[in-house]
Amino acid sequence: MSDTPQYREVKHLHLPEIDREILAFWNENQIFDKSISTREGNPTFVFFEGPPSTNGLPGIHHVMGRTIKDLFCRYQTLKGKQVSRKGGWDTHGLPIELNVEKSLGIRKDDIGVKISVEDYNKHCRQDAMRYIDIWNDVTEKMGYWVDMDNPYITYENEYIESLWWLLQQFYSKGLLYKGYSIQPYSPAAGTGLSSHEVNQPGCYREITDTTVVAMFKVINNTKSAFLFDDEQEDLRILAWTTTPWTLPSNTALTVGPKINYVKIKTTNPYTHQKVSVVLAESLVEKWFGAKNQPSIDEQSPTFTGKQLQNITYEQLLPFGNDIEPLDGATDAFRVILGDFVTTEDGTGVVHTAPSFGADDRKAARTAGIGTLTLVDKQGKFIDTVGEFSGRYVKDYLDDPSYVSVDVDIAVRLKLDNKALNVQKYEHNYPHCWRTDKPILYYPLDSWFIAASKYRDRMSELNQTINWKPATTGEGRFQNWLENIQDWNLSRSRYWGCPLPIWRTTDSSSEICIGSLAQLQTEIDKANRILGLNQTMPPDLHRPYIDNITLVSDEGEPMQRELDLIDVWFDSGAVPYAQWHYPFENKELIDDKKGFPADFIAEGVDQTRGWFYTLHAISVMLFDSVAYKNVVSNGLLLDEKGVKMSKRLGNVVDPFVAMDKYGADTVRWYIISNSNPWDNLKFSWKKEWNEDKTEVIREYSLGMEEVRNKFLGTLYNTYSFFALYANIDGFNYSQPEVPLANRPEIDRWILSLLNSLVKKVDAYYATYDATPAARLIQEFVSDHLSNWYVRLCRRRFWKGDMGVDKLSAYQTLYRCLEVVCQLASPIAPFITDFIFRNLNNTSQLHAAESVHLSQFPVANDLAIDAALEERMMLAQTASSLVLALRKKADIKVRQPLQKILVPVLNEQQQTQFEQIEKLILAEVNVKEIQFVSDTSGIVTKSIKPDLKKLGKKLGGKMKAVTTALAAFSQEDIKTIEQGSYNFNIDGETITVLLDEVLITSEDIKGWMVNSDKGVTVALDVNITPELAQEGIARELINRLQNLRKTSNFNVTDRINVQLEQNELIANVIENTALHQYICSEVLADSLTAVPHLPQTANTIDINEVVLGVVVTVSSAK
RNA sequence: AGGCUUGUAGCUCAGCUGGUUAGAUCACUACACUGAUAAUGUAGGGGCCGGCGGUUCGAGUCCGCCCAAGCCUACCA
Repeated sequence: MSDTPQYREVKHLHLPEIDREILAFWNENQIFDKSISTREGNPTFVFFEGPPSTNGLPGIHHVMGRTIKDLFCRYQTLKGKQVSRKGGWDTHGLPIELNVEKSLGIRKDDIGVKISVEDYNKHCRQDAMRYIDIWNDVTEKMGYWVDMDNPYITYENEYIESLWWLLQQFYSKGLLYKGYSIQPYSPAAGTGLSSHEVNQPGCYREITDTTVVAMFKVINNTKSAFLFDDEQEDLRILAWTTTPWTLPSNTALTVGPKINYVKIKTTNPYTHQKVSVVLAESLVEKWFGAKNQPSIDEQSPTFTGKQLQNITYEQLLPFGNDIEPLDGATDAFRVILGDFVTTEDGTGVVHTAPSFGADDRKAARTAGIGTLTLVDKQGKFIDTVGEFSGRYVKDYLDDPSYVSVDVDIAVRLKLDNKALNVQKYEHNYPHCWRTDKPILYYPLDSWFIAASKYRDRMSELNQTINWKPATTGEGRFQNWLENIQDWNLSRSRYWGCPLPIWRTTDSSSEICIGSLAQLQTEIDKANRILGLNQTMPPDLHRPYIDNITLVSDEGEPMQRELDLIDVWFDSGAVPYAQWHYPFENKELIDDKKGFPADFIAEGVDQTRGWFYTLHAISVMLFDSVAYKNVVSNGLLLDEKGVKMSKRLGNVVDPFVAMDKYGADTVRWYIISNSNPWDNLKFSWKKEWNEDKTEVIREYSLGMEEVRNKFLGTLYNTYSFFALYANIDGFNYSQPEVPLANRPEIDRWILSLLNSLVKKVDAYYATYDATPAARLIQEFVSDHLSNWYVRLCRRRFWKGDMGVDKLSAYQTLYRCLEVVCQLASPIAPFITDFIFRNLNNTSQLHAAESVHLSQFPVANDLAIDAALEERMMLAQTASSLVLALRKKADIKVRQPLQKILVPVLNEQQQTQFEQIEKLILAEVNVKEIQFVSDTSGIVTKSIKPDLKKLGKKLGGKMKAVTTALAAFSQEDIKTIEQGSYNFNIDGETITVLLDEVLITSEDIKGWMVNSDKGVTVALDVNITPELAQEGIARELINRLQNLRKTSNFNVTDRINVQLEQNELIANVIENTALHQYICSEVLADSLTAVPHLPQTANTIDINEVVLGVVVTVSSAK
């Protein structure tokens, strides 16, 4: 034993324990802080944390998202970048409000009645941070490095102040305006609903409505003349609706410009009057000609929707109301065009009521059509709708005597010869989740950001963003941008960022506040002019902010617009508000030091959420992208591919998973299993007790595989190294053995290692972590552990520290060290554990943690493709021989004399000769013999090289392939001269040697096996000498096992006494074998004795049982 | 309804610009190997590569249509 520090050895690997130890080390030594401070002055890598909401518990999917964020930040740190990561919490939003309402047992309309806004918001503020401790805990345990000590919190005044500043920017650019939009509205509750609320489970329900095909009478003028056969013709356009109550408010009919329409002459089934009607050609059959349907008396040639444009018609249900202007337009009762029109159902003509449909309103706007809003906010007709005045359009009051207004309108239309068809229709319709009543779509005033004005610029800048996967950016996000609508910011709620706009009651004056200082000035001004005594509210939320009255230039009081803003604005403003920009940290944004982000990551469901709001704000206000690279990850599903939900009990608790397998295992499993953007079926089984009330066991086969195959193997490789390096006192203080002086196998694994560094670096750099993880895993498990270490074992424990042994240590050391660096972004714990154990002894790195080291640089000179190919050959050949041994039922421990390898040329032979020793050692054979075809015992086979021949021959391929398959050995000899002429259908085709593939398949009279172009034959004769040697090796194996089970030290020398037996007598009396055995098992003596005590161990060699006593030798 | 993604062995995934008999892991069975191993080797079973059509000498791969699952968006009248 030497005096050098020892590599640490841990008997049984327990990953969660390593986690704890490394976490403690990180904390004590502030490794995270150092990973930033040691990069001071280097180029920065900017990362934004998408804030999670802490009012729910963290799930395993959060671990996934954060692993992705963490690993690329760690990688960039290794590459020398300075990566600061500010944490943050999302604290506003509907889920928090709903949670509070649920726990208090109240409803929205109770706010301000049963509970004050003040108290309500207090509850929200608490709820927002409800699980903050658990979140901090999961963040630490999973090894996610993000600054949790100074997070941004969206409810703080400073954050809100930044939001106000941004809003003021929009306002002063004329991009923030108040306007109407059609929104889901609940007349029963008297409130608008967010799409979130409408999409709650159970809101869409099957209901039966009265539908009407209404007939709109066409006015005969120059536009429409082509439709009329004569002046008297009664010509009508058909339009279908499921909401007849919107018919009095009709102001237009929308047709598809490319849809074909026809005119049908028929008879109205209700009035029996002759009438001509216009509808889409493909929908004629739906309404006409069949039994119980109106007849088709005559059908016109088709005309397109475009031709119908601007034809005017008589108002269907005129009650003398003035057309309300829409963007100033008051035109009405005209056919307009709309791309949204389909021929799926209805008549291919959409009855358009711009006040009650978003599409309607959009189409009407572009066509310059006005609107009619004949229903009020209580859901009843206003007083000027004739017989329908004052009637509720749906039963909003639970009135037992309620009569459907839809039915009455249908009846009226039938009587007036204005309906062609009236029937019941079942369809899905959204309902208010609070009142269970059908919602209606209604124009409500809201504050908007004019995002549509920046549609082109947003698309343009999006093309400079690197999306992972690319299709999300090019497809989903790009499409979204191209159809972007103005952003509705208004929310009529209580807990959120208040809109900083004050208005006079007549809306003649307004002010948008952009800072606390400005608010203070305005408060002072109002106090002075209005004689008030207001002070700055300590909290910018409602209700305090609502109580502030400001004053207009004209001296009129102004009140705040009561709206809150969309929480998505909170998160879209992260780049600026997290730094309290522009009130602090101005240079971060203005000098582009902390903006835009180099990298962000979030779930793909955020495409229209965070990804969009970040983009929109930065493009509109800063004419910049907000992020240069973005990874959008898919969902985590349970084992069966079902979305995880608490209700189904199929959620995986991240704490349980990490406690059981360690954070590295969870992280590695998630990254290596599938690309982040593909949905991941999370391997996790739960076994329940009989009553199904308690989980008795939960486990993950997938994670066990990761642990056993990768992390465990990596650790074992290290532990193998440590065992012998400690014995030999290897501490890397000796000079580096030059590459040229290292044996073939060392140069091989180093070649692979350097190739690996290059590939992994490239994958990380392009945000492709999954292939990087798979390559690292393959290297460790298949190449390093299973081939390099297995073949080199002896080099570590045999002999003195010569060049060969030193080379082995240095090579394995480097492999372990570099692998740890490469894998550390994904598996930060075990890699730091191993790296530090290595480095503590060798002191090769100044860095005290793998995470503070520099990413390894590949040495191109060490990469040798020919060598890598040769080693593949050795592995293949060894496999083939092992398979042959198995077939002949000869154990590997039994030495055999020789293998035969047919070679086609000298080059191939040279290649084999370089790896000869490795193969022989691996398969326990004494010699290798090469046979060339001149010996006449090698059988060859021939195949076409399809890539080359396919292009040349085309249709003649099949014939040539068949001919080649029938080739004799003689034919192959012929083509080996250079070429061969085929006669196919009387045509001569010349195939060159270059265009076929020749392999040696068989050797006459031998057991042969071949694969991947390699063929080997095995001599299976066991001579008495070989048999004896076989027994010697069996004996060695048993003695080694005894050493192990007796817990001897690896270096202990022993004395061996064997029970006398014929089987072994010859072996131990053979001087060479005797010495061989002793040197292998470190025996000072090996003797056969007639009798052994009862307590002796027994061993079994070739079914012979004999006693053995092994004792530690006192002679040292 | 539209956009996007996915569909290969019982499971989880590879399969590069079309090329010969479609691979790996896990799980199962048997036998080996082990002086690091929760490792590994050999052998075995297991596949209408979601379906149909097309292009081609040749399709898991390219094209079209369809089916299924998922996500996002949508008042489809």
